[in-house]
Amino acid sequence: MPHPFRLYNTLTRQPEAFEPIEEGKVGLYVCGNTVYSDAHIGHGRAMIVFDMVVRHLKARGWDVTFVRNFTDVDDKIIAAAAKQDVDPLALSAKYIERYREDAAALGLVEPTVEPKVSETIDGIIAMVAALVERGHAYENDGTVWFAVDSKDDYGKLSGQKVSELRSADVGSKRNPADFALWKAAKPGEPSWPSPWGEGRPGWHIECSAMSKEHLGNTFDIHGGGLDLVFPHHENEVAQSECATGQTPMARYWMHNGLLTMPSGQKMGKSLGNVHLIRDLLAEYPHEALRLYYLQSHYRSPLPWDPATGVQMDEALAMLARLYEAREVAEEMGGKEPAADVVASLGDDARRLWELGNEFESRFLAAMDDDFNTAQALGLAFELARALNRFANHKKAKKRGGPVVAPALAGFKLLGPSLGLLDQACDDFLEEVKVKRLGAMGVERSDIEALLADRATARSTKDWARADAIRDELEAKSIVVMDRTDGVQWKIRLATAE
RNA sequence: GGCACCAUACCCAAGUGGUUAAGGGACGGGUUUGCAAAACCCAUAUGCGGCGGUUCGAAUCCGCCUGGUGCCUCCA
Repeated sequence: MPHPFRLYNTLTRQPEAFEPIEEGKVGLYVCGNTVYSDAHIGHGRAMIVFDMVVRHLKARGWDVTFVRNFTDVDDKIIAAAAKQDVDPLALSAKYIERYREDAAALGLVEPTVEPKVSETIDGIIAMVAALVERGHAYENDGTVWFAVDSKDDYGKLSGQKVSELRSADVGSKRNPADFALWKAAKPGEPSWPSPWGEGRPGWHIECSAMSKEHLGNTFDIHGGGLDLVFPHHENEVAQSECATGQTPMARYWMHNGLLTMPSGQKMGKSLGNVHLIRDLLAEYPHEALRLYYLQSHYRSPLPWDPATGVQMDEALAMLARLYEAREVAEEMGGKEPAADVVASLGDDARRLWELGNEFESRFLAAMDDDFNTAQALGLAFELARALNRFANHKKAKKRGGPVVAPALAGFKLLGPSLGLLDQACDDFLEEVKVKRLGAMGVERSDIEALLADRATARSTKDWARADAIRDELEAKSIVVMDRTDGVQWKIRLATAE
């Protein structure tokens, strides 16, 4: 039996207990990208947030049908293609490919289906025809408009009133708030034959058609960015409910918060402050970006300062802390019964044992309560601290294994639900070195040569020379750690003031 | 003008009616170390933008105010 969970529903503006339409199943539709350029960190948040949702629900035993679409026919694609003098569908195909590369690099779970507008034209035409037939839409010169006045509760998702909307030109529309379901073809644009002549879908209709095709007239959860609530999702609701005659289109609406820029800046290519996912992942492990997103609640605004890069360094340091704590625990041995070890190793052992045993229920409770990843991660750090504290005991390494077993089991939950701690510590640390050194333009062989010199100096207790070399490494942002089990080094990370 | 949302320590950030307000980072002190680093310990918000109100009790509910954000021409 799947475990129950709560989620905030944009439709009702409050948290609710999830009630599936079909027992044990979750149908989830998430608005994917309009593919005319590479995905940036803003898109990344939505990608990671819904990846986390899907992961966690699966981990909790739900049978999830996850639909994430590609909008590959759209005004902006056409405009970008015209500018580059390429075919619009070829352009979108290229960026679908690149989106998939980014998704894989981010470690996203694969959607159950990834429909495209260009492959859903029949469904779209059928839906538009149904809307015309039912009197919710009208045609004018080959363009079909949705009549917002035809739906009494138009605006119920976003709380907008048609009469209060600030609207531009009316054009051939009856009401300024009416929106295009089908657009008459212009020369050079991709188009398909329809009952209203050659044309292409409007912006919102594709999601209505694709969600209906893959999830049915009414489905469980619809997700997307907060900026899509109006008009995109509002219009989807209107189209779907009017076309099928069934209400609601989706029972729960989940919206992720947006990245916020410092002092009212907007992120934009023209401003030169767009961070592409692929550029970031060249310099940082993907889990660092994931941790950065998940350390705050998915609905909260999340600050991003493109100038500093501090947020990624901080996230990376946090991630390393978790990996290293887990590594410490994994290296502990011993085969005594846990109770005996706990009894003989004192309060820190007892505290860790208790925290470890409580962890699963507390972690899952946080996740089940509207996906509170911030709280869940806080628990993981609390566990890491208790673990490190226990590890300070002389006998912990030889005998501590049984005591840390529950904590290790706890860390294992971060993979299935959050997509974190999903690799071996050594692999992770190696990835950090490769990516950070590359980003800083530091040659690894230089570091290794300096480390070798320093080892020689230390072996003869030439401390002055050893410290001089360490200063030299420090200047390259390399931190040296002399440990009992050998010398290690790592990259100095930036920290917030 | 309309709709929606946000404001918790030096920074980031959980907590939405009831024990000492999670967690991460910075700063300071300590244990440890050849010295460091890492790790750990201690200290750090009688306080949750401001003012009222409801309540035995509020960061948490209500009202007003201040400041900020998103959307209302297609942006996750």
